[in-house]
Amino acid sequence: MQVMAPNETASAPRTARAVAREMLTSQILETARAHLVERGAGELSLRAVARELGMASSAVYRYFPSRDALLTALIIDAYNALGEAAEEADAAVDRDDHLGRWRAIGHAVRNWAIAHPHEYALIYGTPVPGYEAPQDTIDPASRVTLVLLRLLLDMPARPWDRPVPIDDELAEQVRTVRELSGLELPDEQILRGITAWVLLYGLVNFELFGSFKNTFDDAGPVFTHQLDLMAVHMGLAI
Amino acid sequence: MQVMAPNETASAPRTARAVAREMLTSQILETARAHLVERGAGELSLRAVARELGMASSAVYRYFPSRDALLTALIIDAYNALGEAAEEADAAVDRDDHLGRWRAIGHAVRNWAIAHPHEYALIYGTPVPGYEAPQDTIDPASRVTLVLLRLLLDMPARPWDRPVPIDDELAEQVRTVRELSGLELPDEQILRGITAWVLLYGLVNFELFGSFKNTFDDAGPVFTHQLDLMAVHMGLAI
DNA sequence: CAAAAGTCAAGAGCAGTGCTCTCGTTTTTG
DNA sequence: CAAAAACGAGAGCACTGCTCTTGACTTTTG
Repeated sequence: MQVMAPNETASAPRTARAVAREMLTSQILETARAHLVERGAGELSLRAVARELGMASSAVYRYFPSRDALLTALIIDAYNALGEAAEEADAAVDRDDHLGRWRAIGHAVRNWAIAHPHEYALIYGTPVPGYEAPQDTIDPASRVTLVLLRLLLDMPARPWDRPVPIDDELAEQVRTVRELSGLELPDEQILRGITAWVLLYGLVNFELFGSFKNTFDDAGPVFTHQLDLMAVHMGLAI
Repeated sequence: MQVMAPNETASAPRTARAVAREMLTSQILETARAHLVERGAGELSLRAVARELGMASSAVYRYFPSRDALLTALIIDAYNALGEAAEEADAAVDRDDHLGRWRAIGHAVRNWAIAHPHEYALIYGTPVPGYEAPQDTIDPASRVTLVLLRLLLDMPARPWDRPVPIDDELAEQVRTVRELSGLELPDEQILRGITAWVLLYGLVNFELFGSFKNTFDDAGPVFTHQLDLMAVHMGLAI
């Protein structure tokens, strides 16, 4: 896929075999992604991928130890693609236009999900049967969340008219969020940001997984409206 | 399961074979549900169910034409069970205690989902591969939604301080919701109810599907808090 | 530079899946 | 009571993930 400069680093031997391995690995990943895109995660078959590449199914196991390993690679890619979409949408708007940034991020997430439904389902749908998310996935998974938290940090903090009490255990968990993100945000703002975050994915889930059928078949208008309701909820002026 | 009075209706012949058929059908369903509960929808195997019942796998096809048909039956059951849980929780609270009703419904949905994660995933997670929800599922699917809409109807309508505009297409869709439910609710209230509805399931999804990992591992406190935020959002006093 | 070590693709095979078809048997119906 | 319908079982097809062995190739080492 990408051209490698010769002798870039001494640490990479770059033997003929290593080059071939890297190439085949990405070819397998590419083919698997294509299958995922058109048929979904449940239908992704190692044998079918191998068949399309003209190799024996057993050979694929030299590159990915199991079907789950292949899925994990695709999951990481999906998180990164979605995260990148959100980051780019945010970056394209004036830093001070907080409402515009929130709308841009929200629509970027929705549009990406609509364009890549199976990949979205892979990361935000039902977890695959005995699959346990490995550590490699948590960093890419938090990219979108971080975009939202940074937006929250840029927003002016508001005194909320009807304060909802925060008990000790919740305060402790919110503190964890603050520390993990490294952003100094008041509890109330984090919790209202979580409302917006959860609602955003809730809307996309409902639209993609069919809960809006027969009522909001085109979920665009209600999505836009709910995004604005959340903007108010977070203290932004419409 | 239920005892049938003799000669209850003339329309049901009640031949020995019909009785046996009904019994085996519910036995298959019961066994399938047990498998679903402990292993999840993706692992549900017709052959395994047949094996446990001591019958040939091909015989099961006399009762359910396909694996999807079996799943559909389980889906309907799940919708009804969740709907019933929500209805009972709502009914147990004073009609005028709107905040209490909302909290009760929310926690009922969450508790049911936690107690039946695989069944919840079956109805609110990624749809199974080429599965198209048949008409039979839409009625049971709307039970929880109806509980919420009825609560909304009992709540006093509020003038919202920061009105968010509603465009024509959205107004049209909201009108559809009003007509389908038969409840005379103002647009603003329906739309804020939808926020609460979507957030409720968004929270449960995040908790069950792993998005709260490493931050809100016990999602109870944040769930309760978000429920109250939504109560304020809908115009209820905390 | 040749031998040892490591790597790889392929094939066969295992245990499992959904589903179809046929073949006797049993039950219901006309 | 005979024809028709319903039924259970078994074999079989095409598919799955995955393992193990075999033989060929490449890289490293002595």
